[in-house]
Amino acid sequence: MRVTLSDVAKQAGVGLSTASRALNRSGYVSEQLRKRVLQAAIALDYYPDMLAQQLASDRRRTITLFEVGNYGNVQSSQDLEWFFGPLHKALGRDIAEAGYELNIALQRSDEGHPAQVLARIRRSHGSAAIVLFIRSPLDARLVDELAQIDVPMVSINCPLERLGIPAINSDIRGAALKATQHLIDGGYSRIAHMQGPAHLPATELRIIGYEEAMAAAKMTPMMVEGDFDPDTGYSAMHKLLDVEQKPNAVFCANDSAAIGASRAIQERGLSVPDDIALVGFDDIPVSRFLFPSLSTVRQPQQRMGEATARAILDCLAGQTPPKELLIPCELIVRESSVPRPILS
Amino acid sequence: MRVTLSDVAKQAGVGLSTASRALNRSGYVSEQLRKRVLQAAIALDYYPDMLAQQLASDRRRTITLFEVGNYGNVQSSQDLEWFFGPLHKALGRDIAEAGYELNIALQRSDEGHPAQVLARIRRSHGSAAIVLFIRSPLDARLVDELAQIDVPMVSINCPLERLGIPAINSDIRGAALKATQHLIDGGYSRIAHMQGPAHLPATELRIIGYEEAMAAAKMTPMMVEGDFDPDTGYSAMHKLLDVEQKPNAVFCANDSAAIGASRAIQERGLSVPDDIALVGFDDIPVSRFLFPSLSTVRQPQQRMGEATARAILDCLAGQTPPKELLIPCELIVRESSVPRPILS
DNA sequence: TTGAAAGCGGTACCAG
DNA sequence: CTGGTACCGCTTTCAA
Repeated sequence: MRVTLSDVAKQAGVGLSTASRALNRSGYVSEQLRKRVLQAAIALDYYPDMLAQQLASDRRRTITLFEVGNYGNVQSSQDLEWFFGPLHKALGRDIAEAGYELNIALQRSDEGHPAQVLARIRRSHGSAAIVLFIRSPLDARLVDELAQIDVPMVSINCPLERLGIPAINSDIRGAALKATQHLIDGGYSRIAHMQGPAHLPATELRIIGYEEAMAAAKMTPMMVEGDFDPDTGYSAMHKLLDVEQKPNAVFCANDSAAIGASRAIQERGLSVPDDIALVGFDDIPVSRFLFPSLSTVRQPQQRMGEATARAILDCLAGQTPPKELLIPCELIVRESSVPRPILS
Repeated sequence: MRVTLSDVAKQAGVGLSTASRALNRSGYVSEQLRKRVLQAAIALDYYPDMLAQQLASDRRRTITLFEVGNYGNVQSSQDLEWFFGPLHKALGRDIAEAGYELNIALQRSDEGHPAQVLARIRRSHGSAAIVLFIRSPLDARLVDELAQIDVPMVSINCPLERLGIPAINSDIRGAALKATQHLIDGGYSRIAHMQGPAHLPATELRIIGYEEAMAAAKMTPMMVEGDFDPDTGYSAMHKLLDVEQKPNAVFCANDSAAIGASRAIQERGLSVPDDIALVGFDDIPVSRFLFPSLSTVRQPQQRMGEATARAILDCLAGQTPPKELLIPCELIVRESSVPRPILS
């Protein structure tokens, strides 16, 4: 059977509430009794029931990270875990230091509506605060639900500022601009952009950055629709190669797509970067080891996690965190976007 | 304020227990009252508190998937989410159909001891059953804790059979054998194996399969230690290229490592597969699009998820699932392991 | 300081 | 069929 607190209390020969206080280091308990209780707890291998604890205390001790996206989708999730890892780690660590627990609520965008899940979280006792990481289109229903929520929220990389939710954003637009500019500086004359999945903020921001750079250079934008996976990158690149004025450089929505694109290019007997330069996005672990190695943009996951933790803890402490934090991404130039010297 | 069941009952003008029954479709409630209760619930935007529900019912309704591994590690997690996705999906779906909820407990092997986390899960009200997916060395402490657990357990790809825990395994050994045999059949004379991380069952099984195939062909095994990430694959390959009798084919522990290896080979001015053939493991999404595309082994994640769900539900129904299920992997032959015809 | 008792939000048994 | 009531395991007043 389950060992309960009252078992411990009985064993230690003290009252229930004393046992509770002793274990929680709250309120007054004499050293003597505390020791007895602690020993009893160990002897009985007692472990508190978090459910009961939370239900009784109403002291929400967990912070929910609400992630929606096509988590688990073979097509495009390759970089997902990779992206989340450092963020989870940093966020979880900082939050734990403040005495909270990180609860990760994954929500696949293809099963059920995010708003429903949020509704559930909203009512559940568990959440002191919610971190939103929504990688799907924001519809009215979702926004509606968000407005109902009364615990502090912080959003990561999704445009929720208008709801007054503090935002932690990586500067995707700026990174897209930098990446495109890098291609422009490299002397490429026809630079295309292979877009990410439609209707995603992450996609839009890349497009905007790309367009800004192109406009500033008075160059004509050229785009294909795409996705975050290599399959789509492959076919999108083939489309790009079929047009009359082939691009000689492509800024891809992410590394996976770029890898697909690279294959398409080489299948046509063309070379990266001699015929077509490539820049990806994300710096997934293999990118550095491709041949040619892939130029890309590295997002500051760890700093984002830390910033998120700070913002959430600020909220919880009753302070107002900055409305928006824009954390720069790093452009990583590798072989795929640097013209090779002509060997004589 | 929180809307509770008693608010709903009051609003509907019925007793608390009636309201509970109406909402749960359990026990007898007249259609009339049920409608009233349902309407009241909707009107008040009532949502049940899962904590209280579980605490009161003691009817464990969630199945915990306990995963330990270096989840979140930038170095080697690329394939992790990709691997888990389909498994989660299949498992979650089948379990949901039976009225359970899947609770995913991620446990990084580098933070805290798995046994501690298990101890917590053990006592928590939430778990009707536990699925173990342990990708770290099994030490005494962990085995000890496992033995204490009294809810049904099923293990995925970890050697826990001796504890009497039903196992769902993908046939890694068999796949390694097939992969090596494929290289042997291809006429490669010096076939090496680049190992996975030390002390992991997954690593051992690959080694065993490799050795079996080599022994059957009376060839001399040749191994380097490695890991699951491209960095290590890269340096391990360089080591392999430094020995006198260079291999002309390498079976790598996974695709990421193979990609690192491929880079090392090409940096030496050698070609894949003409000078050295490569076979990976996992079939991560980009593998098909590499140049040359990577031969690899695809694990049956979806079937594993389904089999796991079946086993767990069997346990829960009081039946005894098979002690061990071995699900075959699929060898996928691509360019990296097929000698190209000499063009004349 | 300590412990008895009143919940937290539900579920389930039992008498009506 | 229905509603009162005793818990689930723990926290938290509030007397003692």
